[in-house]
Amino acid sequence: DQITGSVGAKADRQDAYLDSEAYEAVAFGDFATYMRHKRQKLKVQESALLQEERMLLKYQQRALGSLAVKDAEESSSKPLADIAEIDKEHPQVFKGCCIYINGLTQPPYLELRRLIVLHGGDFMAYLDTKGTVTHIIASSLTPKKRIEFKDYKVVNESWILDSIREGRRMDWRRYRVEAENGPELERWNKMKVQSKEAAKNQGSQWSSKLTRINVTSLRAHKELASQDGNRLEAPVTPEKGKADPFLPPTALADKNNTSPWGKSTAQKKLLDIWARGAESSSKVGIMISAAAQTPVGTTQPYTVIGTNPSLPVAAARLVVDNAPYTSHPSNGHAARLLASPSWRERNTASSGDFLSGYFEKSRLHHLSSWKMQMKDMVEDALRESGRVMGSPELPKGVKRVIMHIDFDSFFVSVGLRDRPELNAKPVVVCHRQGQMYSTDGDQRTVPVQRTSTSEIASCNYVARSFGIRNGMSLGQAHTKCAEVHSIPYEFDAYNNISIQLYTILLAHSDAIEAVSVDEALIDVSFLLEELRNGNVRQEAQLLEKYRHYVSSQGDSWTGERQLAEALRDEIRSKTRTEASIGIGSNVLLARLATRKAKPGGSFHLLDKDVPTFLADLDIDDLHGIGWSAREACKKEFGCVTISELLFKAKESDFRRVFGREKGAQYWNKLHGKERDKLEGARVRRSIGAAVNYAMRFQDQGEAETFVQNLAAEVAGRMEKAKLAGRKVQVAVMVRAKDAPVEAPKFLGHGVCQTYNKSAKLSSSTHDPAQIKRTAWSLIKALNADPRELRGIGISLQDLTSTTPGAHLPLVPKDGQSLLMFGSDKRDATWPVLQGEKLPSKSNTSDGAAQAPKTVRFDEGAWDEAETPLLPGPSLVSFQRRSLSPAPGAEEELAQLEVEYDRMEPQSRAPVDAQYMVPTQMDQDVLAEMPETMRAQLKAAMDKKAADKASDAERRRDQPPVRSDVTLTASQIDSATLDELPESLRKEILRELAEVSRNNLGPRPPMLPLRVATKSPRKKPAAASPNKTLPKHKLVSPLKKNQPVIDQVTLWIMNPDMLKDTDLRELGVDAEYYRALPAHLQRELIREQTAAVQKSKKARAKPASKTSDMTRAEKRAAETQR
DNA sequence: ATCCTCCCCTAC
DNA sequence: TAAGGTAGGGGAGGAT
Ligand SMILES: Nc1ccn([C@H]2C[C@H](O)[C@@H](COP(=O)(O)OP(=O)(O)OP(=O)(O)O)O2)c(=O)n1
Ligand SMILES: [Mg+2]
Repeated sequence: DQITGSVGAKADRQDAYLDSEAYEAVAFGDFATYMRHKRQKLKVQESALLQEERMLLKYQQRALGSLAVKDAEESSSKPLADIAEIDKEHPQVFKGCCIYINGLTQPPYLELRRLIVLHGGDFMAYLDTKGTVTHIIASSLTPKKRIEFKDYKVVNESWILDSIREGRRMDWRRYRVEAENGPELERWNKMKVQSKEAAKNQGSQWSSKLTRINVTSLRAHKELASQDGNRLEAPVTPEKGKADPFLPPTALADKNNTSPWGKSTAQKKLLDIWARGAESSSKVGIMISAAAQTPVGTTQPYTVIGTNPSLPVAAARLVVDNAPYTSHPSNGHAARLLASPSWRERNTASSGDFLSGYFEKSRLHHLSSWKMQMKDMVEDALRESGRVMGSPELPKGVKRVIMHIDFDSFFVSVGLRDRPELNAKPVVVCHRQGQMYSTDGDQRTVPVQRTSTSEIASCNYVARSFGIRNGMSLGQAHTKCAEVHSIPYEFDAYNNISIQLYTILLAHSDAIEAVSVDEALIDVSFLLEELRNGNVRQEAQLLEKYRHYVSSQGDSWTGERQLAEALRDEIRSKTRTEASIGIGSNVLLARLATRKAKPGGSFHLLDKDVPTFLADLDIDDLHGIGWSAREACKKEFGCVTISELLFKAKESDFRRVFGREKGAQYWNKLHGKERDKLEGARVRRSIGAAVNYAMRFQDQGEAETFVQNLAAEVAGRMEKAKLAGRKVQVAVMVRAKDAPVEAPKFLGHGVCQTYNKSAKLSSSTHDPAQIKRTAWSLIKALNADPRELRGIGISLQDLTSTTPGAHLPLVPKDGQSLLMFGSDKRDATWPVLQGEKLPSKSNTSDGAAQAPKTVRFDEGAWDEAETPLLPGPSLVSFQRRSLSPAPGAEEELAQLEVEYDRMEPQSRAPVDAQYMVPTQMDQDVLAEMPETMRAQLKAAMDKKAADKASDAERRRDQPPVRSDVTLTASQIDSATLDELPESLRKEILRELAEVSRNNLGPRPPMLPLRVATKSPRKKPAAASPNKTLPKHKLVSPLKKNQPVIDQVTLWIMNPDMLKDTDLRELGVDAEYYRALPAHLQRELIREQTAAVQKSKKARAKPASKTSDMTRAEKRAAETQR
């Protein structure tokens, strides 16, 4: 019973480890379900690796029985101990079982899977045909499934739970799931199936015993209904009784809809019940989570960045989380290697020259930089030859023809050019090569590949026939085909071939859009027109040999096919690599055609064939629609194929689910409609670098060094691109509390929380030191344990070109070109249906009903639409620049003061509402709070969350924005700041520092506002330095979405950040200051702000940090890849 | 209604 | 052993 209890609790906890989601789950009902799916995705992705880890342990156990460990630094007994530990903790009752889970179960899928693997079983994510699977877990079976599973041992979840509890594998027949006799839902009470006879008889008893219901059975019910032709039978009335197992009526599969409920009503009810289940689960989950969080083996004090950098840290020796049911086992292989200090220092991000080696070998890094490179190449080539970027407008009568060119299994094809002997074999490209074998305990050779977590970048079509896919781990591929060949990367070759491809395409297209290293889009509308009209260009030569070819249907090839095949020939002869070409009237159709063309062909998807072609496709076959959208469709519409979606959903449904614009875009895509023009010139908006791999820092110093190196990397890239940036953003991945210390993927990041923080500098920079200081201060502010960091990225935005003469911002804030003034950029790139009204300002405010910016596509002619022009500086920024000193600023301040003073002190910082008031400042304080305090807040939040109206209430409880005056560094627009009189400006900055320092107090979000009645005008530089307490306070209304940056901290981190005016106000001579070394600059800053600090300290009450859980944790978005 | 910021999602 | 990077589109929700 205890075990069962633990299992249930743990299962719930999995849904709750992102605490904000536990809250959201209550407040937003089915949103919780959505989030659960989202997280499921990441876990599913990790699951294969988890199994590999298990396998790896097995192999090593055997291998170590006869072989000595080579690395002297490793303890040879440790691995065995680890394994023994696992086995002791978790009796291997499922050894030899290969288990597949069908449908919804209780405990849920994830938990069952974990239990199976933990107890020695093999878990199958799919039901293969080779008979590998020995058992299927299901709570109930649809008639269809019953037939499909007739040759398997189908048992209910109790078989797992009981076997674990008893420490032996139970006889499966006692847990058999009889078809249509429904699930034995025994986990609510601990009653067992009394006997086979009883189970059999229940089939005829169900109608009189329909006395209870639960989420699981309802869910199964719903799925069944939706499978069976969009009908939903009436579920039984929920009741609390627990006498008999719930048995779904056999009538479920029946033909007539006798439901008293309409479909949507029924589904809503189901969702309600489901959400209620989620609510109670969440609560339990949080409690369990809090109790189980102590990482086993982490005996060292918690070292936090920003507090005590000098604390010694023991080698990470976490192998298994001992707490029952709280964690996947760590990757023992990685853990052992990491236990060696020298190994860690050589092979992880702690290594001094890690970055260069890493990026050199990272395929994804290359992929990204090649993409940029090809876009640059296209842009340069077109400019040099005087051509315009983007698709041209077409005169009436000329039809748009887009071609999509894509190398077949690119990396493999390149690698096979000089390995013809492998042509007909399953081949993959990945770092792990296959020639190495290790010997197991019985002296048999075991391919190392089998347990490799090395990712497959590309696999050929032979490999694909086994189910191998790009992005899989080699170990996973190996289970699908043991004969798979692995060949190494040839990064230079990929780049060279790509350049050749683009060279060819540039010469034979009206317009070209670089998609990736192996993929491009070309517009050939005019080219084909000219060829047809005999206006020969050089292409004619290529085409000549195809003119008389005949297609397999016996028709002459169309001009499109001729050109495509000509291009393919040209590409093949220049690159010795096979590319396929898809042709269509827009980008989407061209891409779809490519899929059909592959491998080694071309295909023209004609408009008239589109509906048929699309009907059977899965929605995520459409470019731009991925896992998340597919899951949403599953949940919202109960189907994922295009024809079904078109039948079950309306455009308004899509807009409701995906948002106004995306919904419309997706809806168009379902009809095969998309942009039919290639992109014009575009300007880069961000530049950065990130590492989310092999990050295993021992202490803060290593982390800081890494950030320094990464900043230098970013600065180097900016230098190359001749760019400077004003906004620095960091993205930090921190191991999730319940994730294993070592992820299933070797040195991978595992399940993480990601944090994004950004800061705006006073001016653009590409200085590595300044980038580093800013980034590091942002990272430090997270107060994360450096040992838990799993990834760091730095990127810069608000870019300007550093090319002489180009001093204006590259990208205006709104992305709108000055040259486009007067035109509506929203419509510029989209064909507009003739006669259809454009979205107008008088549209209803109803989001779902409102016309999206994406206009609907329809048959017929398009209106001529404008191609967007090059973005330039926005009108807005010009206006802002021309303003000096901002008129009305002082009045505004005065008004603020009045409003603030009118407020009662309590309402300035309502203590009761502390947990609910979402302020930026509070978020950051939260991050700094000790875990215990956070847990208390969490509990408080949960209580509040139970209130249905909590969302609205949260806003009501919050003081009006105007009164909630908080200073943050980033909320004051620096351009505006620049326009103010200097003394005022100084005071703003001083106030910023003050607030940030004092923001631990109960009142700190508020500041007394006292605006000088006689605000100083702009003063000459000789103005006497003001070293006394500021007399004037200037604040701006809180911008809630902006993080609080401690201005003084930022200054101290970035001494170059201070402008001359800042220095003057601090009473420091600018020239003198600039000449100082950084540490003296910092000292000076501290000194000059000390007086202020001191006098205000009395006000600070560190004990009562206020915070807002919801927003803080929302930001800490849990992600996974 | 539109803009702005902080994210999530997607693709290779 | 392995090398899970990166840029852009757009939604949510507050500010203007
Ligand atoms: N998860 C992935 C996907 C792709 N790539 C790299 C290797 C691929 O060869 C190249 C091109 O990607 P494609 O999606 O075009 O896939 P392929 O070219 O390998 O196969 P095909 O285009 O025939 O489907 O990008 C990668 O490293 N990792
Ligand atoms: Mg390809």
